[in-house]
Amino acid sequence: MTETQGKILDTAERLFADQGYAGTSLRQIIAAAGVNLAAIHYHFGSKEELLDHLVMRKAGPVNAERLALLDGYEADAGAAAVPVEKLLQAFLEPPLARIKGSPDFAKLMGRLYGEGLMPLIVEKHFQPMVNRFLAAFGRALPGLSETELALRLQFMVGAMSHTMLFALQSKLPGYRLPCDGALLLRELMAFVIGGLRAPALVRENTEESK
Amino acid sequence: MTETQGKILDTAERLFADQGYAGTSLRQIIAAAGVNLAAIHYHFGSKEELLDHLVMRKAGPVNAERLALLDGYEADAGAAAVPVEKLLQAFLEPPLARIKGSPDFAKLMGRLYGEGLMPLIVEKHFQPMVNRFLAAFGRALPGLSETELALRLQFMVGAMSHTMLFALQSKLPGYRLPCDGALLLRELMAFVIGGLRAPALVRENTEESK
DNA sequence: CATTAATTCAAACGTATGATTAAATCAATC
DNA sequence: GATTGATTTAATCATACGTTTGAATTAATG
Repeated sequence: MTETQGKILDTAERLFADQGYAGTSLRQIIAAAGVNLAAIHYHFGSKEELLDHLVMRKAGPVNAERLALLDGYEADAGAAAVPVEKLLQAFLEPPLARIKGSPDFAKLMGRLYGEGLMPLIVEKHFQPMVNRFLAAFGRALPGLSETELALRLQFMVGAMSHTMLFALQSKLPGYRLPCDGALLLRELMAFVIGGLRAPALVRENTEESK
Repeated sequence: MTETQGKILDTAERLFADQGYAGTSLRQIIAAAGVNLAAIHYHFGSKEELLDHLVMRKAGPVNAERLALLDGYEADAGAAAVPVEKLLQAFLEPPLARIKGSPDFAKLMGRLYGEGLMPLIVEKHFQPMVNRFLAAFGRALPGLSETELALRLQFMVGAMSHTMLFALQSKLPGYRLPCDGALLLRELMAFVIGGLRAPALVRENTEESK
């Protein structure tokens, strides 16, 4: 990792987070980073590959941390299902913790959801982690049908990504959220637990219903 | 509203929803709409003003509907606070109902949040509606501090916008959500009610605490 | 020190962007 | 049916885009 590579990655992270991927040009990046335009292609190949490097540099550790926590909780639980609280802790804490130290990265993750780039990235790099959590949440919430579970986890991801996008930047009166990352995590977890634990609305038919 | 204006608005809505605002060029729009490039500037002035027209054409009625429902519920409640369920119904039902008839518009709304353009639009056009609901939610949930309420409403908006973005387009295995709009609304409301009703985590100090 | 590889540089590639112009076409009114 | 205003058209503006090139520079190796 040369100094140039680092400057490019850090600057691109900040600008992508602030302006989005499509809304940020390579020339903006090299101007802010103080490097030559060709350096991006020399070190990373293309704008798209730059984004890939960017995401994986920090999302990789986030996902590894998630899976390590999940491993630990599943070992603790033995044959029983891991409780929802622990699953949420394992899934939400690693990314939320980045808000403090790497606010730009946190914002970028939120932004990528909104730009529709996240599904591609998830497909490329996150799929095993996603599948593990899907199965674990299914076991923890046996009262929910597959559809209902997928929906509610979608709501959770929405609350999380939106929060990562706006937690530190929201300029809107009434939307300013003056609170530290720890409180943010606890609030988000309380909210999502309440939502996931809400009574099922449809009769479950994942098993045979005579 | 000429035919050309309508074709431009409809096409731009679809392309902005699919590719984002920054990711869509005016030439893509005029090619798909079968109109001349200058027509956009003649009728709307600029790309940004086109987006404004686009949003207001359909978001205007959505917000009017929200406020009408809120008016009705507040009249019913008299001096008492409107219950959270009714507030959520008033806030979530009008946009969610658009998923069926105007899926592109629903997706666009979700997209604008992710592109960070929503705060600007809200500031310009939605502020009175937002303020009314903020006050009403505050009355309905007196146990939450101002910060906690703002946070949880942020979670709600995140769950809503993310759902509008991905409800109909998600291609990811495990994320496909085969359900109709009515179920979607009921599920989202159940989830959000559960989240908003979760016990407060911080001692409220909005009033004097001796 | 000479050689070689890795990196940086300025310049240009071709294409695309949002915006503008003035002429051409259309629609309505007198 | 000529005139006026509204709309559409093709062409072009200046600028910006992601990418590529080949020479200049630096760093490392023998």
